[in-house]
Amino acid sequence: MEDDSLLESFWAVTRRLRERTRITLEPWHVSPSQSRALSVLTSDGEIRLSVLAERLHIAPRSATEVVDDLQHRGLVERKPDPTDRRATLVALTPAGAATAAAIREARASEGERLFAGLDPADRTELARILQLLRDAR
Amino acid sequence: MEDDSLLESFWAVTRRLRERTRITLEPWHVSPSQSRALSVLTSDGEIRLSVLAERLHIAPRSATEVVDDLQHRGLVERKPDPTDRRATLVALTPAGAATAAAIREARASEGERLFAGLDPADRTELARILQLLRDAR
DNA sequence: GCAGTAAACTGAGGTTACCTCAACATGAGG
DNA sequence: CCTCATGTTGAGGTAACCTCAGTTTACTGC
Repeated sequence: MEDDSLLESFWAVTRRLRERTRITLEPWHVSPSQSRALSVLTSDGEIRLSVLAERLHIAPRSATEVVDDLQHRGLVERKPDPTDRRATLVALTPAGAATAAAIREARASEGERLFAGLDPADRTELARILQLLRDAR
Repeated sequence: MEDDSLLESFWAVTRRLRERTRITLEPWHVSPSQSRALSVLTSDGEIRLSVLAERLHIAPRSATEVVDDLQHRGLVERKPDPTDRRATLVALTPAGAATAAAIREARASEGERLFAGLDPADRTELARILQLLRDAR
């Protein structure tokens, strides 16, 4: 029953975090998937649509839609892959890069706010334990 | 940047937990919402559809659908509210109660498995810190 | 004791974010 | 150069939500 409440507590905190994320992303009118796409493109640069799909854990066909939307709003652009004319590369536009940076910053300070209630020792503890859970087989 | 990785670690663990939940619920062919409905009905007993909607944080119209589905599968039943003939009460059937109990048990042991990698001291620490985050203003 | 307003549920139909399947263009190996 | 595989997308589907309006029933003030 201790584990049970651990599970419940975990979900409760997750719920709060998700709610905050929703609010954080609101000003940009960007869905969570789109936000993750921007973040993948920030770290990976120009990538194929199929690779983006893989990184987002969605079907290639669905990545097409995410990119359609972002492209329509000028945040990404499609370009032909010079090495394979079947493929299209997706890349951030300057506006997309700026948006991605802004979102990244907003999310960081959102995390900051939630975790600010913890003193440094607790934060370190939490980070250590989460790392264990994350890496557990 | 420590907070940043805290946030990321948190999401990573959440992802694992959600994946496990999905797998845990699979044998019953029950969606997360339906599972939550069963759990609310277990703890609250007979309640009005509108109350159920509130507890699930969905619109009353959507609760109708969740209940339709569960009823169709014999897990809940509708009965008239004797105190207000506009309202319908929703209650678990015996089969629904049994399913709810089975799911509850499966989820508990699912949590058990993930958190089993932690030693008791870490579990206590984690529970304490999550409690802080949960109650933070 | 009745008119007017409000509340509980549900039918109709919309939206979002996914999915699969098949078509089409291109690439790669025998 | 033929066959088979691969990358993207059109067409159409689904699950889980939503809003809006309609029906039935309850409450309130006169």
